[in-house]
Amino acid sequence: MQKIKLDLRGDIREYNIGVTGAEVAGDISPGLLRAACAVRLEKENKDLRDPITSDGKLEILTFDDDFGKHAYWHSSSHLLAHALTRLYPGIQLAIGPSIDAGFYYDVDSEHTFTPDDFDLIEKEMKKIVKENIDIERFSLDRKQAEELMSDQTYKLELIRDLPEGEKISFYKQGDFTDLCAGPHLMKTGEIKSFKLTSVTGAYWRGNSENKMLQRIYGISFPKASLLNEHLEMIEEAKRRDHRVLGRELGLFELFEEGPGFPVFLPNGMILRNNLIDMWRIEHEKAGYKEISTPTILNRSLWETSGHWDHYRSNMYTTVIDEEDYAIKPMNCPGALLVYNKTMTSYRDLPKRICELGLVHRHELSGALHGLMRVRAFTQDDAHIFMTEDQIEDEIFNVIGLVDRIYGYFGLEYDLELSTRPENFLGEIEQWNMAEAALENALKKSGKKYRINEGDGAFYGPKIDFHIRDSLGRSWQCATIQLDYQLPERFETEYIGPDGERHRPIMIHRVILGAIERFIAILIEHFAGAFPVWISPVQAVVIPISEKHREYAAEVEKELVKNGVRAECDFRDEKMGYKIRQAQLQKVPYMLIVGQKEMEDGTISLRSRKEGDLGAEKLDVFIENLKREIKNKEF
RNA sequence: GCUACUGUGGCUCAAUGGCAGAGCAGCUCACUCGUAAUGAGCAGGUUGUCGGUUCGAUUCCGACCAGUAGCUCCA
Repeated sequence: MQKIKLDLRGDIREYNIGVTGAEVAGDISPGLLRAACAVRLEKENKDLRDPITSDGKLEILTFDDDFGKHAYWHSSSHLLAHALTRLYPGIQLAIGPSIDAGFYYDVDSEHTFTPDDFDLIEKEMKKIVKENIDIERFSLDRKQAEELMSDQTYKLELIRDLPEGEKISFYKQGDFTDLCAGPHLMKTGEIKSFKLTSVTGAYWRGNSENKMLQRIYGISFPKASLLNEHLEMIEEAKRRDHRVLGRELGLFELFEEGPGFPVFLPNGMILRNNLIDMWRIEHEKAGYKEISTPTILNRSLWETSGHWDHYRSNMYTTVIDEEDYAIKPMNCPGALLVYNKTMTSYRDLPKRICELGLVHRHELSGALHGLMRVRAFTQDDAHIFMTEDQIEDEIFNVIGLVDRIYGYFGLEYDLELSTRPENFLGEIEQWNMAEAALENALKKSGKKYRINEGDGAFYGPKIDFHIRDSLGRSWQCATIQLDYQLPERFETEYIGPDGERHRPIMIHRVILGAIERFIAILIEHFAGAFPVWISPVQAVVIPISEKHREYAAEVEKELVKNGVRAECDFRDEKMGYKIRQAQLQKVPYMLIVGQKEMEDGTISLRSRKEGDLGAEKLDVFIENLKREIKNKEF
């Protein structure tokens, strides 16, 4: 028998050729076998049942590994399907993969599933776990496969799409068999802790022309504590829902009268304006000139830009004096009009034009979501016109600006570079040059980044920033897109050192993305407890009784004089009540004033974070607060 | 837009084919208070809209509107 040598975390062991990952794991320890989800041989992920035929480094993957999780959740989805076939005979199974967090199974059934069914299904799943059935793999040729799946119409369709002549793999656990490429765990008993989370509609093969199936989602973990942690995280996310906090804190409102058109309330405006003030200062420092272009522009402009042909279904249009007009869904055409109005010398480049542009887009009604997905929003847009050899520096500068602005909120982010797609426009050399410039800028920034091959826009490559919030969720906000097409369409030019006309390159970029969405992210990131510099109310003065009203008013006046957004709570309520109200409103500082404070000229300071901080001189507090605001501490 | 679900005072929720109820918030009065809810009282609703069934509909049915989850979309 031929032998192979496997490196197991430095421990070199010899096995017969064709040994499986499961056998190796079992050889190391029964515990490891139970925890094993998959294996990785020299960076290649494998099922535990795959024969290993060459020497190399072998990792036994558990739930802690992403690929291990994938196998774990994949088996969980089979567990769900197994239970469903037991409970609902005749159910048609479509697909059941693992996803980023958990798994789902798409089914077609006469029974309409609701969360009320979950109990019953989970009970059946638990039974199957308890039975601890072996999960076995086998392969069939196409004809046998079709026979086996003859009563499963979706599976038959999948089988027919598989390449001719290839062996088709199946996984079987007891009385349940599913067409599946794997990988899977070895026994149903390894799925320790699970929960079905939701049921929704989903199109067969993700195509809206096809039948809508029912998708049942679930999540599973090898430990009950991990499941609880996960469920708690979901609960925390619910508590931070910006739609709820937005109303409670008086930030914004959505009315039935304007679905997707948010209304900003006074507190929301304070937040928004502070954000914008910061944005303006940063942009001025970074050499941008601000403009404002109209919301409504005529059809011919949108024909020139290409939006009339390519973006029409998302645009609101109107007729003025019998001429077609469109409400802008993007700001670039306006910026191009401004650029083209004057003759530009190469000495004037790069030209950085920024605009807080209110755009309208007709998003599908089902896609609307609080401030995250709206039909009217303000982009913190900018367009930079430059020569090819300025690309790298300009991109580098934008990355720096994003880094600086996100830093004010303690937001971490991931970078992605998206390169030439298949349906690209323009010259390949141009693309290669541009991609190299973007990548150089990224390298120069010293930030880590990921490359998304072929994910760029047809008009140019781009860099996306994905914010990670305090709950570890990811949001795409800033994006930098290179564009060779619009300058072409608008015949944009500058005069070069040679006295000839040349075409500049343009970049579109946003940093916050949409102000509305960014505010939603901030609300959830901070759970409504904003950094002091953007808090709608920065300090509330709480007199203990009526006798201290006058002093409280003096304190408030002093705060306001120093530029602090302060209020007095004069209501005839107990101090505890007022403190509670201020805490719920997430006011950063509460200044409690009573007899003692009045006599000493102090305030009793309470922070929303740390609670009672004791007495402090008013001027000391004001100086500290001013510093905190100025430094944008959080 | 599609599928499923939901729609009762400002908010959270209860009830019912037969006079729609509570807590919080609001308003009024009393209390003048030391670090997360003082007490009492008052007011607030054509039960999302329109139509149908019925002696009677907020409840049952239909359409529409809006929302929720997901799908799709996001050059």
